[in-house]
This record gives sequence, structure tokens and C-alpha cells, in this order.
Amino acid sequence: MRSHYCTQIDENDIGTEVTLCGWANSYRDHGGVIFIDLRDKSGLVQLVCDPVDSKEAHKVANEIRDEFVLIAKGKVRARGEGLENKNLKTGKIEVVVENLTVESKSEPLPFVINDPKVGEETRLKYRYLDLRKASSYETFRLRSKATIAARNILDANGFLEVETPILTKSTPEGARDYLVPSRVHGGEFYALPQSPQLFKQLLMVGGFDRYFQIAKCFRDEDLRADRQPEFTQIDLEMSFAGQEDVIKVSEDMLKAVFSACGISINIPFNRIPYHEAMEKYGSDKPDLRYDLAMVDVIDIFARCENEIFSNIAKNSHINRIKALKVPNGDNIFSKRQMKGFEDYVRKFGASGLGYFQLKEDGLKGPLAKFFSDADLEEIIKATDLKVGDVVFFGAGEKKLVLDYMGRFRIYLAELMEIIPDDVFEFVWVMDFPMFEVEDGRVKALHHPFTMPKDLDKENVEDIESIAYDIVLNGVELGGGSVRIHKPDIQEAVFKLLGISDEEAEEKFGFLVEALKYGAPPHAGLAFGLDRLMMLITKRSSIRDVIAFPKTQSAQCLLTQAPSPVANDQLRELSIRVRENKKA
RNA sequence: GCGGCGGUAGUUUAGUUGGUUAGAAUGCUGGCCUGUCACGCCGGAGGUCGCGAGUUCGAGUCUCGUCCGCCGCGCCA
Repeated sequence: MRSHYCTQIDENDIGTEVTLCGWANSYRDHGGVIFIDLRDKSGLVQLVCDPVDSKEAHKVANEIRDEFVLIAKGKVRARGEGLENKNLKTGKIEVVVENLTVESKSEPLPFVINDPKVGEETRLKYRYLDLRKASSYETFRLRSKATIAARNILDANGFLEVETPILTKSTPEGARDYLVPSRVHGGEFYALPQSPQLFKQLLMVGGFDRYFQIAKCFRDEDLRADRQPEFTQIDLEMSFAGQEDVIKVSEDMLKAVFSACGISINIPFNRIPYHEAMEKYGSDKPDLRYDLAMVDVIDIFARCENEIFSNIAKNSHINRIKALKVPNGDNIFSKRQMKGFEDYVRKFGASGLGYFQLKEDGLKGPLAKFFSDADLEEIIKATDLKVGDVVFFGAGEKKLVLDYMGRFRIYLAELMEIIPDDVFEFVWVMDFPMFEVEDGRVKALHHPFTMPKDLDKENVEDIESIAYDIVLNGVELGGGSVRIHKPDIQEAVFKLLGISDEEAEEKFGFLVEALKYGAPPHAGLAFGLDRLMMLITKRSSIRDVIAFPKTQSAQCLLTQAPSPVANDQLRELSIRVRENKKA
């Protein structure tokens, strides 16, 4: 239909006959001449409808309103002296319309496209209108470029793109499943995959050697700004490969993806062991765009005269006393703010938050009287304090202290606005523990198919795994591991997880059996594509990079899904709804 | 499941101590206008104050419940 996109024409096309298609972005009727800004995916160009040029076109133009769909034929003309619009890419020219067709009319819109003040709720209800704005198009253009770049580089590296089932087996070990009732097998259910994990391992057993997939995954858990119930992973797996092979491929892929989005990044990325990340930053996904690392001061506190602290310090295996230095904090924060910090950490289970300020005449603060002068000096040395600095202390059970001090670190960085927003700080977090014990229950930190380094440790929590996460600016971008390819190790891990033989057989029997028929050593990784695009496009919400996202209560404002279904439909599926809360 | 914030014309919002006809901008609409580009000028329409109950002579305003949206906690092998 069209000869050009709106912004494809410029001064070189003056005198050329063009046909343009798009939407009326705005119209300005001067009684005689009518101006229309025509918009397509490329941008805007001004149409001029003058009765002198075409009475017919001017008559049609008279009826046009915002967002009518138009096909305009006309000649490109230079704008007169002083009539240029510098804000428009096509501001030096205009199209004199000779023939104008209204292809679709439009009701007045529920909101003005591109108005930054319009709330998200309204925009999501009419998502197709919100997508008309230039920034939306740019977001999804980049997303497309990114996935194509990922496909190309993985293809070039010998990876095979394979689709795995969307209707699959429920494995409620991890997140809650979305269930799909079976009509043919009344009372039985498929589940939507939380990830293609088991199938990609089976593809390795199948000899495909290298697999990838841009895979939709589903988890029925509560939403967050960076979490949707359905999301996309770039999922990959390699045979006869280990951690270093996966890391190399991943770094190459990320470099290609960022490059496709016009961003240059440096590889290889830094690495940090899990335990170091936890001890220094209180997080397994540390944001390393800023410092604020924690220092261990439990030895110094062991000698203090405050019983609370010295008692905590007695058991340095299960407890921690961490110092977090804030350079110049004494001059940045008011007394009132310092008090507020304690309230902040209390929300995460802290019983208090100690602090010292280094003044001209030494360390000051409520705790100072419990320490000898020598130990005060030790604190200054351990945390490398300068006059004007503040140092905060968290003390208590290890996991608790690391958690709330880690959150406090982020809270402070945001408050002080020291986080650069133009930096991409990647880090591999390495050597994750295999297990974690919660309320006496042993859980897999990654998943039960992760290769442990050594199962013969006395304490299961000391068993490490060959697992690695890729973290970007404090966001978990992806995670992977070397997988178990030997049935006896897999069975041993199930046993440690407290999964009985019968249960393991029922849930994962097909995997264990597959491992018995010659499984190659294999390893892989999965990236969260949505989060990746969120970071690349610098958005604060994952919804911005998903074409049709759901709200925090997992509803689609556009389609009103989920919604009740007719009884006939339920009967066919052998389902009876117990109660209808919403009716 | 829990905590915080919010819901008033189509949209973005103002609304004082509970008190006259809920105000503005923008959008919409009618008219005028041949060089605008957020066009301009004159006029007009448009409100279940999220919903339901309660207190009160009187509720947008106070109380309770409920729904929806956002942020977070739990949850997310």
C-alpha cells in the first residue's frame, strides 16, 4: 500500500509522489488549510490539505479526527522559510495531499497516547493503544533484536532450537503449578512448565548435544515489579560440557544481545563465590555498581563489656557481627534519619542497629562506652574509617544479620543516590551451596538436578554444588549448573532431600531411568529474558517489556482473564467448582 | 496470607472543620479561522466522588466492610 514510511522521506524526495499509511496523530484545522501529523511505526510527517491543491482531499480531511487510519497520496514539498519544525525528524518537508482515504475511523480515545501522566491501569485496559506510542515500539523492537541475536549466536555455536511441551507433568516441588484439566482423562491434570529443565536434560540424553529455546515458563506465585506469572527464558543446555563452557557461551551470548541493542559490554565478567557475596553484601545477587561492603568485626565485639554483643560474639560459627561503613555519613544523615534506619532493619527481624560516628576527637556513639580505647582503634582500622564516616553494626544469627544488613545496604545506596544508572555491572556468583535447611527441612538451593561437589560432608549445608548465577546490577538475570548425569548421585540427592523412593519414582522416575541409558555429562543455564530487557531498556517494571502483561493480582485488564467458564465446559472436564467467591 | 499508598468528568487532578449548584486543565462537541505543529478564539455538553453499609439534620470528606491498582513482606525447588 505504502511507498515510504513516514520518516523515510526527506529533502532528497522533494517533488516525489509518495503514498503514506498510518494514523492521524493530530490535526490542525485552520478553516482553509488543514494540517495532519501522520504517524506510523517510524514516526511523524506533516500532511497539508489545501483546497487549492485538492478540493476532494480537503473535504475528506475536514472529517478526520485523532487516530483515524489514513492512506495519503501526494507530493513531497519543502517547507517555506521559517516554517520548519526542528522537533520533527521530517520537519524540513511536508506532503501536499492530492488523494486522501479514511481507511478506519476512530472513536475518541480513552486517553491521549504518549501522555506520561495517564495511569497504568487505564493503559493496560487499552494496551493496544498504549503500544502505539513510540517508546513502546522501541522497547519491543529491542526485544526482537535481542532474541534474534541470541538465536543467531547460539545457532552459530551449534545449538539446536527445540520446543518442549507446554502441557506437561506437575512437579510441585518448587513453585506452584498452573494446572490444566484433561478432558480425555477425567480428574487428571497437566501442568504448565515452570521451566523446561527436565526436558532439556532428556534432549541431552537424546544426543542433541547442544539445545536452546526461547521458552515460556509459568509459575503460580504472587507477582512483583520484576515477576510475572508467565515469563520467558533463554534456556540452554550443553553436553560434554562443564561450568566454564556454559559461562563462555553465556558471556558471548550476552555480548551479542547487548550489542544488538546498541550497548557495548566487556567480557569476561567478574566472579564472586556465594559465601563471599553473602558475607560482604548480604545477598546472593549483589549490586556491585557501588561499594558499601560489610566487614566482620565479631572478634572485636567479643571483648566489649556489653553482654548482648559479647554473648553473640561467643558463637562465631552461627552468629555474625557485621560493620557497614557509610563514607561521610555523619554529614549526610540527620539524627532522625539514623533513628529511622533502626526501624527499617527491625522490619526484617533485627533487634537493633548500633552505630559509631568518627568525629575529630574519636569514635562516638551509644556503644562507645563498652569498648576499650584500643578496641575502638581496632574498629577504626578494620573499617578504614575517616572523620565524618558512620559505621553501622548488625549483630545476631548469621542468616538474619546478613539478610537485613544486605537490605540495609541497598536501602542506604538508594537513599544516598549513589547508584549509577548508566552502568552494567555483571557478576557471576559461584559455588552455591547444594542444600539449605529451613525449619529442619532440607531444600535444594537451585534444584535437585544440580551436581553436588562432594556429598560426603557431615553437615548437608556444607555441601557445595556446581551452580552459578549471573547477576546484573543486583538483579538475578539467570542461573545454571552442571547437572547430575549419574543415576546413583541423583538418587542420593533425592534421599538427602527427604524424597522417598516411591515419591522420586512417581515424580522423576522418567528422568532417573533416562540417566540409566547412557547420559552424557551436561550443564546449562537459563536467562530471564524479561528482566534482561527490563535492564537494557532501563524500565522499573517488567510489565513494560511484556506486550500483554498481567496486574499484581495476576489478572489481564484487557481480556478480563481469568474468568468463570460455563458449567458445560466444566462438566466435560469432570470439574465442579466448590465455591465462587466473586459471584 | 500480611503491611503501606491510592481510587473524584473520557484523562490528569483540586476539594479547607462534615454544610449552597463538586472546581480546574486537557480531551470531546458546535461555530469562526489559509501556515500551524501542544495552533488560536468564542460557546456547549460531560460526575453513581470505586462499590455497600453505618454515624449525622446533612458525607467526596468520618467509621466499618468490600473490590480494583501500585510498592513491598511471605512465597518464587
